[in-house]
Amino acid sequence: MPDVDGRRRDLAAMIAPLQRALVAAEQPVLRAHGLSMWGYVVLDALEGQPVRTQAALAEFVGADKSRIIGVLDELENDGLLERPRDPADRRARLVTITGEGRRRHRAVQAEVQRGEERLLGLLPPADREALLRSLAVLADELPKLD
Amino acid sequence: MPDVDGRRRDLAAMIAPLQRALVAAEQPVLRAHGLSMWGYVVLDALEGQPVRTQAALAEFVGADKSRIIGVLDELENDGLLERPRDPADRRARLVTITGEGRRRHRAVQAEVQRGEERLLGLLPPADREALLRSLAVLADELPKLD
DNA sequence: GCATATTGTAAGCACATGCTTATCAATGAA
DNA sequence: TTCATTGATAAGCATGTGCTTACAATATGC
Repeated sequence: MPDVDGRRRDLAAMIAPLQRALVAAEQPVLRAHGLSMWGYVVLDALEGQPVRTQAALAEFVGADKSRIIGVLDELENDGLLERPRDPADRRARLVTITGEGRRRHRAVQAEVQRGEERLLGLLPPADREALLRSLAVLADELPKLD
Repeated sequence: MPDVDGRRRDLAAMIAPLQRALVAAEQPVLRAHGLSMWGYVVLDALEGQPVRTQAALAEFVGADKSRIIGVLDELENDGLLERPRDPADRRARLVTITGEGRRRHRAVQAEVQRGEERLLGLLPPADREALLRSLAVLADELPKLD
């Protein structure tokens, strides 16, 4: 139901502090596993859809294509991904997560989500599931707007 | 329910793009009303709790106390808030929103929320309410953790 | 009265970000 | 072949942010 006076808080006003807290909680986990925030985001994207061109990958994770290169360099250096030339179009590089990358990503994700449970545990189970479901819908539908 | 394979996406991974989209959508509205993002956040905070010291206000909105001063200067210049000295402790300033500030804030908020409806409209009503309720709970409980 | 702490303010540093431009190799169309 | 386009990369610039230091005015404890 809407608030009694018909007004509610902005979505952004509620999401912003939540986002800050989640990022702050992730930081030590990432550091412990030797990953940067962007590195983790990239691995996360690569586990989903298969391969992509680097520009598309950058746009997908919401980063600038000129700034994602350093991230890929590091991940490649650590053996977490490979990016051979695409034989079909040798300008492009086929960014692929490695087995080690997948392992690292899952380890971090498991630990991150264990942390998030502290928050989600505050909600009644039905609301918790509705929240996760709704966020997934919104995140998926966003690109289709405009 | 959790995903079929027992894993789900990170909260942060779903929230981040949502946050980006919301901020992008707010930008033109704020510009049209002559408010900066931080200015709007400050007015939003002042409409809730009554008065506060500037440092507490800064922490509350998640900004640095040394960086919020310019924001307050601008808002005061535009007549949206006042900050007289606290007679009880003349070091502190009692930051107070003015009537004009309240009007401006509500006008912007109404327009922002009308924009957010485009997103919320994608959800079934029950999920929509559960989402808003859950976010409000999480945002409120955050400070109490740790 | 004096030393210490606190509030608001200013200034600076290191760093991340968004955006732009330039370069090079490879592609594809005229 | 020639030319415009595309993908990856590097470099630069303006801006925003977190954090630190410094300082003046005021409060407070001894």
